Amino acid sequence: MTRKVTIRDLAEAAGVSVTTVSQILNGKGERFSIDTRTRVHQLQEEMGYVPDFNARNLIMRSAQTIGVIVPNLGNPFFSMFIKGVQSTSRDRHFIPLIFGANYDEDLEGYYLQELIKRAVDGLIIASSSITVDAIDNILKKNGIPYLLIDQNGGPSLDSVRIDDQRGGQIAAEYLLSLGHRKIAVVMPANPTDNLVVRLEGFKHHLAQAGVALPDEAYIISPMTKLGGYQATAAVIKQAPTAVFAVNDEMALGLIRGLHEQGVRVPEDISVLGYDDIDLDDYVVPKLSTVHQPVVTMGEQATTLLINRIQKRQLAPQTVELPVELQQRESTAPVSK
Amino acid sequence: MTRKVTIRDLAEAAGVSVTTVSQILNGKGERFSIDTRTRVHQLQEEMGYVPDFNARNLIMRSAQTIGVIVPNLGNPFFSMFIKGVQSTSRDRHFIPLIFGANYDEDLEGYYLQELIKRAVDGLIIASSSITVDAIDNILKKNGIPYLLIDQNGGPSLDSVRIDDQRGGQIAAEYLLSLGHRKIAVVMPANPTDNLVVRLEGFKHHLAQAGVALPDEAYIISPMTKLGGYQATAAVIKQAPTAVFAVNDEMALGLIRGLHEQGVRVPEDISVLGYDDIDLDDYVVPKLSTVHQPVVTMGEQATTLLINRIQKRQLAPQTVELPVELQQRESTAPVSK
DNA sequence: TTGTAAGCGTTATCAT
DNA sequence: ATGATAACGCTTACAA
Repeated sequence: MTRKVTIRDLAEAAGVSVTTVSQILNGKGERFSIDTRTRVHQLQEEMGYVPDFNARNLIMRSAQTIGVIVPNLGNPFFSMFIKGVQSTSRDRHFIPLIFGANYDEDLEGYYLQELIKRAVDGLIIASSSITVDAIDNILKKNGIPYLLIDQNGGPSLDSVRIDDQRGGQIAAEYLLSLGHRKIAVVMPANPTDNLVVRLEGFKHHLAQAGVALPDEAYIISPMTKLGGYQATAAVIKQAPTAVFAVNDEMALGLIRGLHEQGVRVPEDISVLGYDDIDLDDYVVPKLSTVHQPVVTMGEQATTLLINRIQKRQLAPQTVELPVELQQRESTAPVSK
Repeated sequence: MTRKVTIRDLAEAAGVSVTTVSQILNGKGERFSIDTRTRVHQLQEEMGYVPDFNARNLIMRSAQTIGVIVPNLGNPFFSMFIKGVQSTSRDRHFIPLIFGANYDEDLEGYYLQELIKRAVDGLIIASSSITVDAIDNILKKNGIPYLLIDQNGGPSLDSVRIDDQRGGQIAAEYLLSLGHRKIAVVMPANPTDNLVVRLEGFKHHLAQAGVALPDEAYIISPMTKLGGYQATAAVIKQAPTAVFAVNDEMALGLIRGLHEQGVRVPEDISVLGYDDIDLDDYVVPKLSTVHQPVVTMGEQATTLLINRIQKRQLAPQTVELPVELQQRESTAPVSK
């Protein structure tokens, strides 16, 4: 491997100054003769010149990079989110640095620090446990634009808003319409803001129909397949005719658990999820759920963030995204 | 947001030179008085000084960064792989830049270029379609260390080796032991190297037992859940008593397809997967499969790569990782 | 139409 | 025990 070719080498070879090369290669070369322009471009190809990233960033004070922290890359919900982030980043010539924090607060802190050290231009944080403190201290202090997902109440300037209230309502009305009146909820111990409003919406619309949701109806378990599975016994103990799991992963785990206990879904118990991950169509029974447009969420989040990076003065931006019922096989009318 | 504090500000505040500060902060400050040392450290805290990443990299010619390209972040197999990569990267104080290329050759090329532009110190490529050409041209030319996954035959110096031959053998012997003699295989159109040896192993051990695998027994479909699902009709047409899917995702899709057609798994047809993703335990029936230690693969790949980055002269390194049968519910003795 | 030179923030060499 | 000073490779006023 030979030494890397620098802009100076290229300039020398072309018999011009580095300024000339720099300008031309950065699309600001109208003022140079067409002759030198082509010569420079040709030599670039031949010599395989690539601008040194660090040198360039040093002077431009930007690496065209955003940081993304999600709780769990293994959850298809987040891998779809990432998909949206990656495609928009590509369009905007940014690169996302992606980290899965495994629902671990220390890990989140570590990655947050690391991303800031690396001078990312902005951040998307879809992570439960990053404290508003950390955000205020670290991000605001550094003046780094950021955007919070799953934290509607958060303090970030811009936001992509999912109407979780409405999502809860949809879930409630659907279950109600099937005749369910004894309903359980499966949720995590420390729900993020979006979850609490989702659940509020759910509870509220149930109440309107005269259906109560007592404390025992809330079953606490981690938001993973395993968490859902582990909630099985508690669910059975409640003997509901339907259960609303706050995300699909839990719903899937629960369905498996129910199956093992000989409880039929949906004949004995209906199970309704939330998110609409790709898996829903492949399990038996297919999972009914509330659809979130997660790829779009990733795209919009990225768009908003990059807009802000490029124009700090922009008025706060918000985009609202709809949720909708996705009816499949895990829910059915209550049997008398 | 105030201007970023530089090493010069810190030096000034401490009443010393930048050299002093730099040395002390980089752990090379034994020669300075304990007094100045503590003063510098204290001021760093107070002023919140963080070295500028780009400036530092410019002179050190390394960003402590590796690039990782996988075909599909949505496949839990790869998200587990990433998990391994991230944890080892963390231990070694590297940051992985992760991209999912959606099985798209153009995308892979784009990301490869981008990663090289960004001067990553090394690359892990777990991607099917990156041509050996591209690798030779781009990576070798730039002298960037890299490591190929799923391409055992590839030209990379170091490698983490999974004994796919043995994996195929395990699958064959297991199916044979259950009495199966009419067997189909579900595989993609352009199998990576590891897949072809896996399949060779499978075929070979079947043949040893006198069981043939004619051309029609190979059913071609994309390596996704949908791909497996779409293979359903072709599988049924073959009327095998068992099918071996080259990865779990396909197996899952196929099981769903079979279910819809009223074919019972495993009673009518046994389905054996490959990979052992977390989902296997949650579907009905639980998926029998050949386990790959994928988190370890990610960890080892990262270890080898970083070793090489730090010591270019190292002798070629190889680590061998075992596969083993993971028997669950989707396979059963052939029924007469 | 082109070039000179300053400067980005850091580390490293070599004096003192 | 400490500091000048020269890089690193690039962009960009400002001159010519």
